[in-house]
Amino acid sequence: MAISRTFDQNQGRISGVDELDAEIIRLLQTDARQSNRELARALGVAPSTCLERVRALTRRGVIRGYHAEIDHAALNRSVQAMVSVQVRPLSRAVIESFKDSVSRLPQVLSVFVLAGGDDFLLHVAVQDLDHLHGFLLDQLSQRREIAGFRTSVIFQRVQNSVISRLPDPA
Amino acid sequence: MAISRTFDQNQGRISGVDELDAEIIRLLQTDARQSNRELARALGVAPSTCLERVRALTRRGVIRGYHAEIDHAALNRSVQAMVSVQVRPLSRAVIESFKDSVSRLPQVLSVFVLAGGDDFLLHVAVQDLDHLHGFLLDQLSQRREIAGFRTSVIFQRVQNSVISRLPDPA
DNA sequence: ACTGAAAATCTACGCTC
DNA sequence: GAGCGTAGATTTTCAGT
Repeated sequence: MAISRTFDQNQGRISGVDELDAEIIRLLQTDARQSNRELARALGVAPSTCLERVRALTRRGVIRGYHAEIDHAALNRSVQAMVSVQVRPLSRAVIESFKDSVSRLPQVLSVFVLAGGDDFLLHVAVQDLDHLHGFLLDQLSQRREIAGFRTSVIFQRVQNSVISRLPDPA
Repeated sequence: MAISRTFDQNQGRISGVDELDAEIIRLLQTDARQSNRELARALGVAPSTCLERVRALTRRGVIRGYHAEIDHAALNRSVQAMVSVQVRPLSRAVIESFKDSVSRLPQVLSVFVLAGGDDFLLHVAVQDLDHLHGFLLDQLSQRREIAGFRTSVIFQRVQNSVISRLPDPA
């Protein structure tokens, strides 16, 4: 079905996401907890139609989940930072093991594996500057595989809460 | 009410988030679309209790929203990169205007305002490497206020989907 | 993709502790 | 004030078309 959808039903789009799907995706990124009924009304279709669309999107892996966004201060995380890290030797084994172990640290929100000058970028969120310092000293400085790291405190973040579909590369 | 909660009812926590709240937060980060009934059952409380807790958390701003997580490939965004940017002069006016205008670009997922060597970090997601190149040339290179930028392609990202509460700084 | 009806859920309110 | 149970309103879900 996902294959046959590629050509029909899709206002000229190559991927299996038509305009109705795109609108569902947009609305659920904005508010994942609105009822299927509200969703259907906003789209101008019957609730059963909407439900089936959402289920199909989930089945196809387009919708990967629904997550509550929580105020960081309430989680005792008022200070955020980006830490760029170089590791040595730059082998698959070292990269995998470093990635796995730092991604399990509670202070770490995200680990990015990068191409270029730095090998990793860690997005961390901690209680305060003291704990940031402590994290760097206790969790990073001691690792033998780290050749160097550089920390930038984050003053502010602007996030695009709704990610739109970009035009096809063609 | 939020103030009186500070001392009673909070197993020694300073913030107004007790253990039940913390568990609600954890469960809603994992799956924001589960029914209030499921939530209540997982917590071992009545649905009406659970509903009131969730509403209170929302009212207090602890829960900021609910968002669907969408597969980037389905949005035509197979290539991600981090772009660190320096701007000059480093004035409030330049920072604010740069931040506002780049955060509106559809390719930009997040803008971080940083302390330290770099002034901004842009998290971008585009169709392919050609479009990344195009974005850099068309949207960044032309800006007068940019003193320099450096791009790192993201090979991989590991994200902590549930952010836990850290111990109080005290 | 819609309609309709049964099952499940939501949620306001009065109650107890 | 926090949590609970109930009941009426709403929503979900799935035939059948």
